[in-house]
Amino acid sequence: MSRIIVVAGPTAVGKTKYAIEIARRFNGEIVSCDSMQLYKYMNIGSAKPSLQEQNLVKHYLIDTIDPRKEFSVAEYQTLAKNAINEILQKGKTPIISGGTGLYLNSILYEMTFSEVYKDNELRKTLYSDFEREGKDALYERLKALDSKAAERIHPNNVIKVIRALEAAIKGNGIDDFQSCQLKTKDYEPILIGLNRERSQLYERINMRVDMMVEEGLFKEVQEILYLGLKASDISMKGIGYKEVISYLEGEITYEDAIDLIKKNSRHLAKRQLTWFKRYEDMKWFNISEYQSDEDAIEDILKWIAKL
RNA sequence: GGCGACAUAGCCAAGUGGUAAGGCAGAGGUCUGCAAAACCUUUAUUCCCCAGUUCAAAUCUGGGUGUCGCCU
Repeated sequence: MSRIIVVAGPTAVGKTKYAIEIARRFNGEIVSCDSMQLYKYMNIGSAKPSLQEQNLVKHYLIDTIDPRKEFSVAEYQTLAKNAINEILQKGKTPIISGGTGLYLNSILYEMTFSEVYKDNELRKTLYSDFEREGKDALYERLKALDSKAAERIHPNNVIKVIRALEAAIKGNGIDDFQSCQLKTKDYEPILIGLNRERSQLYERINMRVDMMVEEGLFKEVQEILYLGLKASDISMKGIGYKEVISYLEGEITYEDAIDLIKKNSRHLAKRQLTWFKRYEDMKWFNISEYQSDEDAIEDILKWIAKL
């Protein structure tokens, strides 16, 4: 089986730097596992690796998708597996780096996405049904069509109820949760989790947001809007983008926008940690326990080399 | 110095005699085609302090302390 190395962790923990060092040491190339860095033009707000960093090691799945287009996990899965195979064929080690848990699952687990593609028309209809009849009526419909899915989905989670209904109406429903826990046999993953003391992580997040603003985040968003993107586009729901848009539309003040970006980033970090904590095989490194990044990296490299 | 208002969780607060709403922050969690999304759970044995009235006080009374506003 082919060995791949996964570097996961919350936003702003320092994944980029660590992944690059690991790649350099183990003759690797990096496959990004990040739902925002995939998009072109969204550079500052998604905290993409700089061009210098990208020159150190080849990166895949960064600047790959036009943000005006819709995207989904299923597509990510295909792209990521192709990238991994390409790297393996070169005789190099794929390093998966990122913080999007669901995307990572699509690589690590046997996630066979249901045959039912998204159907925007149907979704629109279901959504207007929801607005007219309320969420309970929608949920009752799901119970009737796919009781198993209904058991797993909270009635308030309208987006998921709609997706499950869509899959039930057009096909056999969404796949069972079980297959989500079946590890893939395609690769032999080494899972590395990066973390820091919570307060330190939050400080880093706050500082990074200030830095993004200094680097021109607001200008970047403005320019992306000139490309024809709208607040409703998926890519514009990224943290750092949606808040600036609501500032530009006069809904919140400049200061509030910045504070909101920080807050939403902290929430994201927490959700990411919750997700990654589920990986039993993940080896966690608390960077706060080391004197410096260099010390932590050295320790991680040693740990990998011993395997 | 005088007059007035206010004091409830880390923050914003509702509650004017019947046993402490809600929101934010924080913490924990869920996850199969929007995932940086969407959703769920959780947080005051006590209301600035002391005394009093009452079966019963965050709520009424008196005193103290603090904050803010106005006046001199």
